[in-house]
Amino acid sequence: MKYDNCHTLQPQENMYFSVMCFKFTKNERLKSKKLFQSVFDNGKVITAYPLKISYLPISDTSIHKSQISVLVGKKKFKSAVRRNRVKRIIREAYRLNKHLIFNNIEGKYAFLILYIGDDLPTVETVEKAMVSLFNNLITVEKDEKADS
RNA sequence: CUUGCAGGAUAUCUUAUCGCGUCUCGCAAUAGCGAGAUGAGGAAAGUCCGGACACCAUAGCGUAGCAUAGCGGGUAACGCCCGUCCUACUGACCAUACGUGUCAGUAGCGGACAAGUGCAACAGAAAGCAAGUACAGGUAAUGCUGUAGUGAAAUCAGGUAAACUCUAUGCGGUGAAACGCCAAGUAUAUCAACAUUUGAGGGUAGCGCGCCCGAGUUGAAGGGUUGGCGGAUAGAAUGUUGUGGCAACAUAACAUCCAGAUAAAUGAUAAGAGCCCUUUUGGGAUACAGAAUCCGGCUUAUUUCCUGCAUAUGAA
Repeated sequence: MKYDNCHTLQPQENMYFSVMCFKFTKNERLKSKKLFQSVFDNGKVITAYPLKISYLPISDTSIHKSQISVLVGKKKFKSAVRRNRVKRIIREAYRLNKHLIFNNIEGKYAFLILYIGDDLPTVETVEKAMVSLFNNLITVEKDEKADS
């Protein structure tokens, strides 16, 4: 993993060395309808209320980064303002915590993050859920790689 | 004091850090990076009207359907806006003039019942198809005639069109997922039916006529794609001043450039200022709501303040 263009921060207390990149550009969004559908149909699912993530490794070489898409049901939040708000909170949580994954696992993934709660979330709850989600994901993936 | 309606203003701001879309410049070359600029609303909403624009054939004729409805004006256009008349209601005013007067406000789907059809509570014998009370007159006889009585209206008319209908005017359809182009890819393959100027089939998405295209079309069973660019943001644009007009609005000059995404940017955190409450420490609140081709309206949601009008309740 190279992050030549990102800021290199000083190591935190209990991390050996971490490269933090907080950027979240257009190329990190899941746009291909095909990929979206395949993740939706075949992805592995991990839940940490109020979030649910479904993911697949990307094999396509023309995609250079892990891609993510956030889904918030129109039935849960009728108002477009609230839907936007939830999406933005989730994206922000992903942006600030994605280094947890990419400093621990090799490879590219396509993620779908669904919001399954009923109420407008706070930033803290979403961030907590995101962190636990990522920790679960890392352990699952490491186990699988060890098996193979 | 509360609520409603109408009109006007308003819809917190600053800094720092981490980020996002677009544009420009520079450096790099296809995992880009850096700097600068810029980035949601008064309703962006509902999608209810009217246009621009695009395609459908050139957008025709008849019929159906829909919309509008005093008069005049504004506008690209409208079902919108302005003015005005009428009708109804409310308030104020009063001179040698208390008049169905003048002024102000509010409301009104405000054409036609001189063609046809329908409808009508209560009262009444009767509001049409069947009848008739009292008194008077008249006849061979009879509601045959008059008056009274009921009612807004009584034997022949009236009311009602937010009843059908008629009249006048307007409306072709679809809707940016329109439409134009580029790239990539597959099957120029198989079977069946109909047809090639004696015309299969298709278009004009209410129907008919007319018109036009036309050499392939339809079905079965399969194969491939579902990317990119344009449309697309300088306009019936915004602001200021002047001129014309009662006004809606028009026009001239000057100035300005003000989102352009596409699984869809406009966010997060912290501090401070402002607002509200509190003696202070401090605490609290921040509505409705998110551009999606673009404009003009209407309607609905909603924060705070101001002005006017109306309404009911409470207190004095």
